Amino acid sequence: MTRRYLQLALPSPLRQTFDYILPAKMDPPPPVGARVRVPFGKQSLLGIVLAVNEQASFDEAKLRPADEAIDNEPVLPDSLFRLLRWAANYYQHPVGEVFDTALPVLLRQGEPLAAPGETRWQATRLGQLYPLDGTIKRAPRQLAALVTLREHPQGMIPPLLSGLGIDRPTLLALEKKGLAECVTQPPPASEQANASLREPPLSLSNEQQKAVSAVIDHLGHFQPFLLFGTTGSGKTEVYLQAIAATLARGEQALVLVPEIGLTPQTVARFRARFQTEIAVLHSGRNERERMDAWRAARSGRAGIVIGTRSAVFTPLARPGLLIVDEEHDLSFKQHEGFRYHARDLAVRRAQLEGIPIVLGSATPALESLANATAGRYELLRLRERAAGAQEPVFKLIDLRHQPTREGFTDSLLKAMAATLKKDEQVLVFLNRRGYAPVLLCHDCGWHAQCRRCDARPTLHRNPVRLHCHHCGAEGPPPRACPSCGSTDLRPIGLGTERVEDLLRVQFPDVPLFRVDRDSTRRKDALTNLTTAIHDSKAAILVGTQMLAKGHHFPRVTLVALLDMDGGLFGADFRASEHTAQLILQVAGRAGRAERPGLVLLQTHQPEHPLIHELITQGYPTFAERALAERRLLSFPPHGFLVLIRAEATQAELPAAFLQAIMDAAESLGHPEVQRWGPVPAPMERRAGRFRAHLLLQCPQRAPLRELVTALVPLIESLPGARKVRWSVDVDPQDLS
DNA sequence: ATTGGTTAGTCC
DNA sequence: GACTAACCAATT
Repeated sequence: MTRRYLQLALPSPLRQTFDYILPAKMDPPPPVGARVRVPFGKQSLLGIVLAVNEQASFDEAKLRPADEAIDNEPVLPDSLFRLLRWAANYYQHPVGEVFDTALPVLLRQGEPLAAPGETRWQATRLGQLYPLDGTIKRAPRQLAALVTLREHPQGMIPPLLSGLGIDRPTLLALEKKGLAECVTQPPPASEQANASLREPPLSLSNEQQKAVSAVIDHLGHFQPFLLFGTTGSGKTEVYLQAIAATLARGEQALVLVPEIGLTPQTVARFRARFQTEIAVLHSGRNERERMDAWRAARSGRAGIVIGTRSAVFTPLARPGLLIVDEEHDLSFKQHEGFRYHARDLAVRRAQLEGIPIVLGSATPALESLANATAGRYELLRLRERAAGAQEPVFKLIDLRHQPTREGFTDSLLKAMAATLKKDEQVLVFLNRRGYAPVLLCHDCGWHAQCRRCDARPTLHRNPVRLHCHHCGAEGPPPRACPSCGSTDLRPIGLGTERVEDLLRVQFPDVPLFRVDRDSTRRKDALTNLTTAIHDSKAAILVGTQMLAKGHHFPRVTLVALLDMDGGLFGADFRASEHTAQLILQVAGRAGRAERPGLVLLQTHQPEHPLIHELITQGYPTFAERALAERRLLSFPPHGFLVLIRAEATQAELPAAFLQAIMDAAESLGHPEVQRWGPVPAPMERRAGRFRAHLLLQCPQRAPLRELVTALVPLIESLPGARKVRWSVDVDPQDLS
C-alpha cells in the first residue's frame, strides 16, 4: 500500500506549499479545496488541500501526518479555487495568505462549512449504480439506508434520516465505501433565490434599453462590458434590469461597489426592487454576519450579493452576472498584504465562470477605456441624463491677482449668496480635512513638523490638535514657537474646518453641514447628516471627497471647487486622471433634478490644457490626451509596472537592500524590462521608517512577469530580507 | 546565576 | 508570521 501526500496551502507568509502524509483514517481522502488541520512547528493550523499526490516533493523523513479533515467537500467552487491560485501567482503573493484573505475569518478558524440544517446526505454516483444484491446484502442496515438515499436524489437532512431509524455510524460506513456523501446542497426550489420583483422596473431610455439587451444577450457567456454613463444617466437601472434577467434564469448576481459607496441607500434600492435575499459584505459587518452572508451566497439562497473589494471572492452556487460599480475607484485595489485589484480579478473571474461582467463608471479608468477601444470590452454609452435633467455648466474663476477671503473669491461668494437666496443648496468641495495644513511661526519661519514622518501635521480646531494624517500621531500644538519663542503662530492654508468657520460668519443664517471623516466618525453620523441635508432648503455643504461619491442631494445647484490645483501637478503619473475623475464626480452632484447646475472651479491655472479640455470637451477627450501621454512614457495601459518597496528604521537599509535586488536581477536577463532606482519614496520617512522604491517597467506583460517570478525567490534568500520590510506590488495604483 | 533582549533559522 | 535556540549583556 503506497503512501499518499497532501499538498497544502497554509496561512503563512512563506511563498511555498507544504506536504503532509495522508493518514489512513482519511479515507476517502479530503478533496482538493477542503480544509485540513495539521501540525506546523509547535502550532496547529488549518490548510487548504491543493493536491493529493502519490509522491512527496520534500524529504519524506521530515513529513508529518495531517491531523484531521474538516470538510468532505471543497470550500470553494472550482472556478474560484482556480482564480485564487492564479492570483497568488500573478500578484506574487504566498498562496496560503491569498486563501486567508479570501475566506471569512470564522471559516479559517474551523467553523463548519454549512450552517446547521444545511447539510444533506445523498447517494454518490457509485451509490446510485451499486448492485444491491452484492456484498452490501450482508450489511442490512447499510442496504436499507442506501435504498432510502436512492429514493431521495435531492438529498436528505440528518433529522429526517434519524426519524427513519438510519443512524450516523451507518451513514459514515456508507461514506467510507464511497456510496454516500454528506454535502452542503443548494437548497430546494422553495428556498432558492426568488426571481420575482417587489416593484416594477422603471421605463428605460433607448440607450439604457440597448445596454440592458446587450448584457442579457450574453448571459451564460463571458463578455466584459464597459458601461460609460455620465452621472444621472441611469446606470443603476441598467444593473437592476440585467440582474432581474439573471435571477429569472435561476442564477445569482455579484455586485462590487467602492468602500464609500455601500450606503444603506444603495442596499435599500436593491431590496425595494427584488424579492430575493440579498447578502451584504463589507468591513462594517462583524464576522458572524459575514459568515452568514457568505453561506447565503454559496448555498444559492441569496440571489444578489453586494459587497466591497473582498466580496470578489464570495462563492456563488449558480453565478450569472458580475457588476463592478464605479470601476475607476481606488478602493478596489488592496494597498497592503495581498495587493490585488478587485476589478481586474472580477474580470478574470467572469472569464473563469463563463459569465458577463459589467464595469460601470461616469469616469472610467484609462485602462478600461483602452480595453474598450481595443475591442476587449464592449462599450455601452449612456449620454443622456435621465428625465430631462441638464448637464451642469462649468465656469473657471481665475485666482491670480484676485483678493480672496480665506480662499474664497468675491465672485464665488456672490454666486453662493444668489443660490442660497433661491432656497437652493451649495456644495463646497475641498479635499483637505482639518483646519489648516500648516502651522507657521510668523517671526522666524519655523513650522510644525511630524516627528515620525517627512510631513507637516494638520492643525485641527475641534478639539485643538496637531494631527499627522500619515502616521496618526497627534498632540497639542505649541503655544509659542519652539525655535524663537514668538507666540505669533499662524495657521496657513485651508481645510474643511476652516472653511466651515468662515462660511458661518459669512452666512450666519444658513444651515451648514460639514461632511468629512472627522464629522462622520460616530456611528450613524453620516446617515443623520444626509437626512438633515435632504430636509433642509437653503444650506451649505462643506466636504471632502466623501461628499462626491454616491450621495444624491437634489437641492444642490451650485458646486464650488475651492482649489484643485494641487492634484494637477502631483508627482504621480495617475494624478491628473484622478483629479479629472474627482472634478467630474463632484460636478455630478449639481443639478440632478429639474434644476440646472453650475460648477465653479477656482484655479491659478485657467489655461491649463487638462482643466480646460476637461470642462469644455468632456472626459473622453481628456482621456484621449492622457492616454497619448501614457503611450509616450510606456505607462499603463501602454506598459506594465511592478513596484518593489522596502522600508526600515535605519535610513540606509532600504536602498542598500533594493540595490542588492538590482544586482541579483542582473543575472536573470530580460534586458527589455526597464529598472528605475533604487530611489527614496516621495515621502522618504513615514511613521518612523525610511522607505525606498525600485520600479520595473516594460511595454509587454510577459517579460516583466517572467523576470518578477524569477526575482522574488532570489529576494527572499537575500541576507537583508529579514531586516527590511519589503513588498512586491504588481500593477501598482500609485508610486508612493 | 538569572533575566531580558536581540538574532538567525525553521516551519512539510 | 510564530516560534525557538543561541547568544550576549546587564542586573541580582
